[in-house]
Amino acid sequence: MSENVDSGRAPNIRDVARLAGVSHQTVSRVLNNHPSIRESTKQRVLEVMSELQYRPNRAARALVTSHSRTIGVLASQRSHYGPSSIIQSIEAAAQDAGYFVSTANMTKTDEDSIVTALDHLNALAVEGLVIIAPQVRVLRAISKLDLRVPFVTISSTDDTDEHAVAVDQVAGARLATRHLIERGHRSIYHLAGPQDWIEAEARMLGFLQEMNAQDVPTTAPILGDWSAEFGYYAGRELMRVRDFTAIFSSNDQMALGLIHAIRDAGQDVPQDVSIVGFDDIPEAAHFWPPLTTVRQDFPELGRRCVAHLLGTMGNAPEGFPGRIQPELIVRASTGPPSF
Amino acid sequence: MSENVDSGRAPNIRDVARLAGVSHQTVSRVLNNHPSIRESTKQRVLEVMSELQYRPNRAARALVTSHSRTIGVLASQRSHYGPSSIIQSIEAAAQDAGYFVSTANMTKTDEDSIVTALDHLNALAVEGLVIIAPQVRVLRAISKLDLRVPFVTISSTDDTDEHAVAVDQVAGARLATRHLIERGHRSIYHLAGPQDWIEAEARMLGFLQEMNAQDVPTTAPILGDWSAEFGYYAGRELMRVRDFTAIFSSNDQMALGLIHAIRDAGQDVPQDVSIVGFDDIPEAAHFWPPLTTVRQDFPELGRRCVAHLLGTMGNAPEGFPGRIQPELIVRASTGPPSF
DNA sequence: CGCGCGGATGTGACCGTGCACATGTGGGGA
DNA sequence: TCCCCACATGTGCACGGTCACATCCGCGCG
Repeated sequence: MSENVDSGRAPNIRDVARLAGVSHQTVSRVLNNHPSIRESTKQRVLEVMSELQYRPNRAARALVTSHSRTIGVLASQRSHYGPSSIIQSIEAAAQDAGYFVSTANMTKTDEDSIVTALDHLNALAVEGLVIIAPQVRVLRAISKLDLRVPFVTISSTDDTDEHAVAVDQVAGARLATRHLIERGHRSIYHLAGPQDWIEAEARMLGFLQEMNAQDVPTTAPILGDWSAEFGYYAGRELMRVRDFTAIFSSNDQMALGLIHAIRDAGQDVPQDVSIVGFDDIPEAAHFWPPLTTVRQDFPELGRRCVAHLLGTMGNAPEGFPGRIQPELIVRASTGPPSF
Repeated sequence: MSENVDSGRAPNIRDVARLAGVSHQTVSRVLNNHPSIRESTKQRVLEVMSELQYRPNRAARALVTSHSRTIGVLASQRSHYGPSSIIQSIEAAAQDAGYFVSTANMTKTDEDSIVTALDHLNALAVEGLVIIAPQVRVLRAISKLDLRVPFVTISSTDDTDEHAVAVDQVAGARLATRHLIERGHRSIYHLAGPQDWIEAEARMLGFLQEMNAQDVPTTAPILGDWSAEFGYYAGRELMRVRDFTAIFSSNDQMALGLIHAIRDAGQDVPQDVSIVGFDDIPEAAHFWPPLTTVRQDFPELGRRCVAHLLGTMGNAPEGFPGRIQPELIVRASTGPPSF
């Protein structure tokens, strides 16, 4: 109806070939800049192409080659700061390498959603896959489905996983916890993320490891949902008991909620309670007080991820990708040493 | 090399047909659930399909039908709260309607990046396009390129734009400004977003309109970059002069930076300065003090957007999509009326 | 009993591109 | 002069679906 296509349908290589007086294969060679094409022929073909506003049909190309120069990203919760930052850096890195990126979001984390999302990417004939799967069960479901393409996961439960590119969450959590212990705190709570999130589990593990290593009695972690809202309500409950001097929150948003609750209870940070977060979201430096937190280098993560994936794809195995070390950013939400 | 495909290649409809003892066309009919297929035949075919783990090849399908059941989203700055929320709700709405979503991100906003991103989507044979183009120049570049597919833009400079689905930014800014004026403020600054962002411009316009309407002398808006960091530095400068009692910030992040700077200067919110933000990010309720701000209904925006687009695509024009009215959320960062 | 009709299924062409192979052409060495 | 080879280009088919059309079969009706 409302199609304003000139000749009823988009031009194809044969149309170009006809007008340029060559065969369709020659046009194809120009497209894939094959070496043995005479310069004059190439120019003529290119001219006709731009004249017709020719655009190669990628469906056809993908059909015949099973190649698409596309990397798929399987993500969930892409509106969170972490995932979206990673996706952004993956896109940048992939673009530099001449690849397209298509993302598929999982609204839920059941196997059906995973399969649907993978189908979506599969249908695009992606050549490689980056799986940003913060939930344990997603990772497990994926390892069951045997993927036909090389893939890389971000974050893993398993240290020996050759597919994993990750930030060392355990080390980050230990940094945060040690910082609190060094400042003299002995009653420290941990506000963790949802139980089935890999990051949440790793941070919890790091917390417990460090507490044990330093012989500080541990408390049971509180399981949250990453939201500031949850941090606030958890903080309200905690302030009723008031048997702690510091809290290590598994992300910055929940830390914000905690601070809110502490102030609502008439106390202050860091005078009465010290708080450490995780992620170093851009806002963390401007919380009141500015938040001590653990920074993850997301851009680096994205870059390594794409590099590792392309390595795997290009039959040039990069070996073990290693882990990125996070960094403790000390700000005012943890006071000066109290001893 | 490392392909662990069972039989060398993925099964196709002919493989399914052979095993089910029918023709490939019958398989195709089952796929598209054509009415005149005997139930027993259908079941047999479906069984073989799941046995072979058959998945239709979308490239092939797109090639022959020129249909892809895919909606493209052209976005920039997708890591920002607004765009990412919108994308998420678009995905949900599209999925409900049986459509896939592919997003293309523009790292820069020059015409080249736009064309590259559009090519990407075009190559996927998208049937419709949602353009989340917060910058004026992007919108302008796009209106020059004549797209071959129906499209919808989010936010526009032009009230009569039939392609636009948008939140009424001007009305939102007026709400915020009026709120400050009603509380007795007469010296109000506006910390705006970057000049070429449509939202920034609209909010600035709303601010100026309301100030004029209420006969309050206006000050020149300060042009920011949306970041908390900028808000902080702008706040530091402003606190040197200290000739105001309220600031309307064009987003919540900059508002956070402002609050930080005000406290650094030894003053407080809302006692000395009232602050209003824009967006109502999930954290805004837990800022200290909780932030008065303007809420945009992103989920609704995404839904309407998809509905309007599908309407356009399905030859069932929906008429003028209208604007979504934002809502003022009053919290503690603006004190009680001072008169 | 023959005819027509509609449901169920099969046959072959086609979408736009890339690949394997064939063909043509010109130049250099024996 | 002839042959061989490298370069430049052309020919036909394959990819995996869908579409238009053909075919087959059983049933109801005149």
